[in-house]
Amino acid sequence: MTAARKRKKFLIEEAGARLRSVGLRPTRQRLALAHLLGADHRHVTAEMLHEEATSVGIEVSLATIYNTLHQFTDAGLLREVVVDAGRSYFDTNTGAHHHFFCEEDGSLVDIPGETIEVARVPAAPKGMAVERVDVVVRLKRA
Amino acid sequence: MTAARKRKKFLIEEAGARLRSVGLRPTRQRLALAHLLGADHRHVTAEMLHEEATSVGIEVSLATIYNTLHQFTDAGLLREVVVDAGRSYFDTNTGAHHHFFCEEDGSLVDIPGETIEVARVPAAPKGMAVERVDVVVRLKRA
DNA sequence: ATAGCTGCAAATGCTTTGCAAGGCC
DNA sequence: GGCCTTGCAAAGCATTTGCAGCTAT
Repeated sequence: MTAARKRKKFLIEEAGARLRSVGLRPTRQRLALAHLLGADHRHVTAEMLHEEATSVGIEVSLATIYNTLHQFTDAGLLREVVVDAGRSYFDTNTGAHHHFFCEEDGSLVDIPGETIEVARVPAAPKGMAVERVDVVVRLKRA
Repeated sequence: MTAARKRKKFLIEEAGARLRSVGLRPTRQRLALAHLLGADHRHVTAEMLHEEATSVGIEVSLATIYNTLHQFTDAGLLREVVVDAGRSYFDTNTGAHHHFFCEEDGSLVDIPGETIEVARVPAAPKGMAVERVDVVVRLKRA
């Protein structure tokens, strides 16, 4: 086995271990999608990820993409970002941070969590707790 | 004409004038919907408004509700709030303010604009301008 | 009269689901 | 082998659109 193959095998096993650790079987599709989502700071819709997978020669059905995105989200590997009624974006950055969103071209850009300061957030209504605070800075062409 | 009828006529004419001033013909449907949305601080979905109209005996098709909500939004009479992929909420409060949102029951509650302070919002990317900053405080059962 | 509205029904777009076949442990 | 996954196609919502008829001015 060459060094390159060893490295690849290691990566796959590592990814497999991560999936296993969140209770998901490391199937071919999930490994492939996890790999595509590997780079940090990515924002994808199901459709985008499907096209990307297809163009790289990975065969995955759109239904599986949706299932996988939600499983990853439930497992804490992804985070869903709601900026547009009608389309769901998933963010590979699960840490605290916010977003620029441009409605014209549907682009989404991260704003590091420490950058924006949100102060004086009122207490949650009785019986409720704050799950998180999302800030979306909506952009238009200047 | 009784005083009550005079008052009603006045209200309708006033509403009509407001619609005309934003370039919309004061039709029966638009007047009725404008009246239902009259109270400030309301959050409605198309479906909710349709049910409400129907239950009060106003006949309006769902398609017209959608058209009207968007026309009112374009005219600046309403504001669309994106908190849930898949459902659009419209807010009768068009001033600067933010929201509590509870995913479990889909409820939306205003947070006055001055309450929350958002500081250090980064400059918009080149060629873009900030249209507005939305803050959504997501709640879960405590 | 005529430009603009409305309603219906059909179409669209995104997402979810049911179920049989296939893959991981 | 048994149970979890996948894929397909069909179903499900929310929303939009085309078009014929209606209405406000």
